[in-house]
Amino acid sequence: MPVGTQQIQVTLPDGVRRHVPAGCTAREALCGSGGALSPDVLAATVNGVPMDLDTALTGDAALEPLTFRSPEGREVYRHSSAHIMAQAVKDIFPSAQLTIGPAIEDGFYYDFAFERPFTPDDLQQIEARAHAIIQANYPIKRMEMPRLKAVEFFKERGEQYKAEIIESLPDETVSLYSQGNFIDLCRGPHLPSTGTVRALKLLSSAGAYWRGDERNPMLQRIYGTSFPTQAELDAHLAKLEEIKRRDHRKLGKELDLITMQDEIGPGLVLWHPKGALVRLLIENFWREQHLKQGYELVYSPHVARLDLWKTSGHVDYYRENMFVPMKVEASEYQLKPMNCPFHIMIYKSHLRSYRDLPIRYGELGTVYRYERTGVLHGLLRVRGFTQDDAHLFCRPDQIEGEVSRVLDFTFFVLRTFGFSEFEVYVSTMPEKAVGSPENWAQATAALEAALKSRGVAYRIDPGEGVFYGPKIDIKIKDVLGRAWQCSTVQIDFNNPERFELAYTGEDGKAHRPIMIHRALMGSIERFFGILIEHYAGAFPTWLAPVQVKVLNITDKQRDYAETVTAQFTAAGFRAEADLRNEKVGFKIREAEKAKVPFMIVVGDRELQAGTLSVRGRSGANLGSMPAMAVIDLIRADIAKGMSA
RNA sequence: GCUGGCGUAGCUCAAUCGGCAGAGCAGCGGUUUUGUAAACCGCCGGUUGGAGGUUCGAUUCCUCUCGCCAGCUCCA
Repeated sequence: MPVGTQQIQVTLPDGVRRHVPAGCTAREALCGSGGALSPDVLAATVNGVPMDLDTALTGDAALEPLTFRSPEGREVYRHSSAHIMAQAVKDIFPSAQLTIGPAIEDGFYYDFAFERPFTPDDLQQIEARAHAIIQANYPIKRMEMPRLKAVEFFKERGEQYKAEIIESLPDETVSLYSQGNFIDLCRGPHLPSTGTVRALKLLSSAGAYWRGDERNPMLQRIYGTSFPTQAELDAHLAKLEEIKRRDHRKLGKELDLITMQDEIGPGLVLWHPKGALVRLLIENFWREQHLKQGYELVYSPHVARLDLWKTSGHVDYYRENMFVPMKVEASEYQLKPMNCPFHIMIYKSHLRSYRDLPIRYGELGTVYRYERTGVLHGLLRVRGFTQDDAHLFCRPDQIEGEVSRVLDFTFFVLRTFGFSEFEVYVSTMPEKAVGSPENWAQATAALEAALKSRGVAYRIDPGEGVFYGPKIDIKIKDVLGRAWQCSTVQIDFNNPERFELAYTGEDGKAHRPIMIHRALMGSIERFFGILIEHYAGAFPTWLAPVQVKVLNITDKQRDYAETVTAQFTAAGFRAEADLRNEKVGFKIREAEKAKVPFMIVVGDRELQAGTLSVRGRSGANLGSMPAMAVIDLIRADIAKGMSA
């Protein structure tokens, strides 16, 4: 150590403090005096900020190594992977211009300005080239450049987009990263070398607008992913296959639950008997629980005078999502995109006292929204759907209590359907909003207070509230860890104003109630689609359209099979007999494919003994037992499913 | 809405260079009476999404249109 070198102190995550010469790199500081740094370490946070391992430390710092196991480490890994892919693209297609290429959940993408879309063949070639770049193990080096010089630099290289990005940056100095012949503007940090990436695969290509704006030119995006081991990459690809296998559009058709047909129109769902039955079960449960929770259930028409929608503000704020109005006699009528105005009119049909509040109107209300064709997606995004809607009218001091009740109710319902993990967001005041900032702040505070009182962890989504009030959104996580937006609780300052809603207070004067919109499942269609994927079509017994299938082995047990089926039906189960002249293996195959939870095989042995042979879905042979034992077994399974 | 890809029997998919549109499953008829994921034989099944064009001839090439898929944008 040269005499006179200044020493700095680094603190490692385990609390160890180490003195190192100023100017030494994060890598050197991390591995200390002895040996090399573990190859798992991709980068490091310096005082909490992710940095390259080659970053020179200039002062005392808290250091933490970053590996692929941390979100920040994964981001670095995928970000460098994107650069590797970009280098491969530039090698093969020098005229492709670089734009941006971030890490995303589960992978990365890079957008290129290129004269034509990339084909699957291109992707193969690019991937091969990317593998070669990984093999070559180019060191990834950071350098800094004055901003204007960097603009010139990229212009000279024909990278117009990069030049544009740099021009819009606020800093006077920008950082560039290079690997081999490739150089890109980038904030970093990055891996130490291209060989650090072990397993990389390109997945797909698609168009994407420059800066995400549809008025801008279309770029060519390539998606890929990368992992530290081939095994992890394979596991990820297997998960993608699993997602395909569970696709509700495929299962919905295979299980004969729903279809959507050209002749009907895009985004419009036909519920076949089995799908309709599952829906009925969901709706029955919903109604029962709402009545228990003190809701009053209402019905409202599918169309109403356009004037109603003018009063509600939908014509002004929501027109692009509405079907065009239809002319009937002398006035125009509008297919309803929401249920709220109807519930408001029910509220308004009487004078209301403060003693009446809160009033809770619930409706499984079918609404129609005009969605642009490109956004339609199976059951998850449709044009006609049924909201499990409710509107609560309450006094301002009741907001927190009502929201708390709704939260408890929501989690109860979602858990009943097998979801146990949630992401909760509070969306605050957007730029375009009605209501005073004070009202917004107060209502937002009430939402947060309700969440806190329930011990629910949440994140703030700044500026993402609806124009009429702040909201809580709850996303459910399915069995594959995917998050789906379902439940929403929204405060509304706007409609009570617009419709001049009032209640008479203790003081005998008119007061304005607060309105809360809420949906637990969101839309039955979407929720059903999510359920199909969550359960891979194998609904829990309480929701299964057919719960029991009785299979005879030969015609000799035909009567017995019919008696047994009747017995199960009488016990309240959805039971069917398959008496076809087919081998039992074939009948089992069909019942398996239909995901029937319980199969009951009756042959001569059972006929003689007066028992039933029970087979569970997915192959479990549960043995022979008397009918009563089977009934108990299934009842227990139903009870378990509903309390899970 | 935009970019790209794709529409063939109820379903899943073939059809060379523009030359008689085919298979498996399903359905129907028959044989078989069967023990835990597919018995056997036969039959039926098509305006190749729709409209127009090029051509002696179009599933195939071109234009328009409808729909689906991926992504962008938007959202329950």
